Amino acid sequence: MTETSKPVLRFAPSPTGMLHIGGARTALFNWLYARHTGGTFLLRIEDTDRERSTPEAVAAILTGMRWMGLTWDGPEIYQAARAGRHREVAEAMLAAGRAYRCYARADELTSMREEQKKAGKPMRYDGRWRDRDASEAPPGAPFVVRLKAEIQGETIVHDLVLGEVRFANDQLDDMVLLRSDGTPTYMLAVVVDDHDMGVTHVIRGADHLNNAARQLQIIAAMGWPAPAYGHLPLINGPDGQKLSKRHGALSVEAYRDMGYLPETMRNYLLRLGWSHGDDEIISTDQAIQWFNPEAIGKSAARMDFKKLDNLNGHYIRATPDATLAGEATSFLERENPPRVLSEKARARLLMAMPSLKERAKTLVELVQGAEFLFTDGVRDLDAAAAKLLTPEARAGLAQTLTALAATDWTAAALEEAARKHAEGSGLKLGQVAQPLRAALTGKAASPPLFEMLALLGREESLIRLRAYAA
RNA sequence: GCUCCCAUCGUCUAGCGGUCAGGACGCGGCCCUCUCAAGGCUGAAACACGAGUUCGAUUCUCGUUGGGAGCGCCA
Repeated sequence: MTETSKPVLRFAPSPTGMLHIGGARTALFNWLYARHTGGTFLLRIEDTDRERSTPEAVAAILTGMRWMGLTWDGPEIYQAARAGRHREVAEAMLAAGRAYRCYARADELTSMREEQKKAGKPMRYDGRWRDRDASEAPPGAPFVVRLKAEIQGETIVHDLVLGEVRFANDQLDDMVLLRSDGTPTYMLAVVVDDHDMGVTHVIRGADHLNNAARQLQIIAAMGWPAPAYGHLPLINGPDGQKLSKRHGALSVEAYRDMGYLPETMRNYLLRLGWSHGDDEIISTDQAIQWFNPEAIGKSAARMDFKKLDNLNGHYIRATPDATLAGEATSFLERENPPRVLSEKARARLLMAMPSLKERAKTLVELVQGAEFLFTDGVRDLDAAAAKLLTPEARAGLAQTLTALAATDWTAAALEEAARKHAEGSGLKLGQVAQPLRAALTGKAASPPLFEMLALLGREESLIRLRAYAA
């Protein structure tokens, strides 16, 4: 395989908002395909809509891509900067008779569509300027340039995921290529840019399937080679409805802030619509090795947060302690206001990490579960802990304390002492341990008690325990 | 309205004419256990419907129903 015959993929978001979850999946699939084949993955910012495109959105998309670990090759390409080239192509089509000037006013077309709708007819441009001579045009009137599309026959999209999709050409109208202000439309711009960038495979959302046929017409008019298309089924919200703001968690940033790991997102999004037998846990390396567009499913999938949580729990457990501690601290520092851990707190966090990470499904939970390690002193009790520390329990706690105070402050020695004490008092270990846990952590659930006592140290532990012993 | 796409447990999916329809999440039970987890075992849970084709349809064809997308001088 020569360098030039390798696939060229691209992700082409329009910068009108955050990188959302659907876009992230599209980007992921393109990226995987490029990495799988040793091809190129390009990023093109489709900012031809000057009204709605913002630099903030561009920045958000780049940040999101980087967080997801989806690295693109070469500098990102800004579509608006290529308007001159787009116009050039439109002019060439005009000259070749594959496009024509349309002088219909916007309001004229709006009422045309209204009438078509009322009459139950398909809403399409009726070609009113298609065959008129330029001399009929009102002098100096604004015009758009439209494609003189093929009317007979059909346009076939050979789709990597959907198979052969046929569109009768008489169902497609003459789309606008150049607006009356001379700027290119999306339809023209994509085709020209994909061609100029050497894009060989266009993998995008299924909402573009209809556009594929129209773009193929432009490509045919220019006599260019067509890229292969692959249209990904859309992602729906948990209720099966279209994913919208109502469901929250639209942007990848939102997922980051909810404490999900990038590797979780890659695995989850990949499995949403793609499969490799019964495999569920798929590392990014494996994904690159296995990815094939033929295995992409055809039907829309729903977001399932329970499964996301479960996967995230897996990746949290699989992350090395030091790395995870680093993630957790920077997560805290991203909070508003930022929380910065003391040296001591960091050391405790790292030491407790093996126990902590087994209990957390998200970074949020991880940090919450580690709360009692971050600061010194007597704990405030949450509801469940308060319920545990009844007057009887507090009295028992005082007795346990005396038993513990005499031992070495190691997890093993503490546990042995506690067991002995429980046995001597005719209690189960749990009855002794729960009040201890409540006083030590302020919660009814925590990592293993004796480990935590040892980790906190004799002095700090006794301060916390004595506060609730009666 | 017109064009196009889709349809297996609640959810994500495996299946590519003959399977006890498999796995995962979630849910129930049991085990382990100082709590919560993690882990192990285990249970309930699906081929939307109707016609064909075929010796035989979850699988192929058509239709119905139900979802979804598109029909802009937005992308």
